[in-house]
Amino acid sequence: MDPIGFDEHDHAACRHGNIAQVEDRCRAAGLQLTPVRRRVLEMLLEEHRALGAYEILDRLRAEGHGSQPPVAYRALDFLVKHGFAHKIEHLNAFIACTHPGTDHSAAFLICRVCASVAEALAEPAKGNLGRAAEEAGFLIERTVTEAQGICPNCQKAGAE
Amino acid sequence: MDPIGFDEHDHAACRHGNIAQVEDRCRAAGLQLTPVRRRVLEMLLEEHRALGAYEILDRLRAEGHGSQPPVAYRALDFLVKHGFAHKIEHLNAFIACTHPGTDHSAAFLICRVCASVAEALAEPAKGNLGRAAEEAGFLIERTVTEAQGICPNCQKAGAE
DNA sequence: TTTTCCTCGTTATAGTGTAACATGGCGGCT
DNA sequence: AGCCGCCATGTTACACTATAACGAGGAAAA
Repeated sequence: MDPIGFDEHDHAACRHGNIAQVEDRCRAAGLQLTPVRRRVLEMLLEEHRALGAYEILDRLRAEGHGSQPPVAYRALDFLVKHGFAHKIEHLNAFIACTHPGTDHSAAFLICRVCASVAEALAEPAKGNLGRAAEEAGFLIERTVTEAQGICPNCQKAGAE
Repeated sequence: MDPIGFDEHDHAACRHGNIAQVEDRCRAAGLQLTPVRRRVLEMLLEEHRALGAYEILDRLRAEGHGSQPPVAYRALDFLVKHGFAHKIEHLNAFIACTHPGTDHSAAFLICRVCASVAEALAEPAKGNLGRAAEEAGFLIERTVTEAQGICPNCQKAGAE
């Protein structure tokens, strides 16, 4: 619905707006957006691309934070758990949520050439899947959709 | 649409039918369903549950096949590449396709308690996601949907 | 027969993720 | 003030997942 990520846009505003929204949500929910967590979120927001946990970790280390995997994973877990970031399972990588204010099921468009990722709002459990789940008596709690393909920029860039 | 996996059913027939379909497809396409590949497919068919590559590997080893990871991964790659199996990204595990005869986009219902998995046919790229992709100029090649929740059996078994 | 392609097997290593334990800050309680 | 419980950070060590690179053998094409 609003696939940011393949278009030029005011990225500084995009980042700051996102951080502000997350701050609000944290205040409202009594969550601590600590320095490490905040930095990780900022890193994710710096590019509309999924970052691996160890890529995050390298940057944390360079900034004088902890240098061991759990440091990165814990911050990422926090962000994912509260809906401020998403894990792209297909890439084993993480990306900032583009609408952290809302409760939503996520769907992603993943470019297999440049690895950029766009998030679209998806209605959860509609269509065949929802019907199949209902028939089977399966209780859906969370749905993730990942579409792989080629983004407009890479289509222009090269054939194939 | 046809969520096998949570119901009792004639599992022996289910397996043999599947194997037969895969054999046909291989013959038609000039693919080699070698002993290793065939055994791996059979292992996946033995349970309606996703198996990890190393779980597969252990069984191959026990049967006298190669005991190193590439042996399992290559067989799994073959099966996935030709649509005879799917990878469940959320579990880093693999499952036999329940309708190997057809070209399809897959959607899965994954029980977070017992890890059983049911496959449903999903219309690819419909709804919001397809619209978002079209608007953005993104070319979708493959879509995977993974829904997590609780299967009917585990709902009955325990509350929570 | 020789070449080519594919499959299987190996060794070694890279990449991803967690368990378990110690420290230190901060708020509430006595 | 001093104690306590909670939570976040940090550590070491390890488990799990996946791939690169090389070699042997077999079957089909040249």
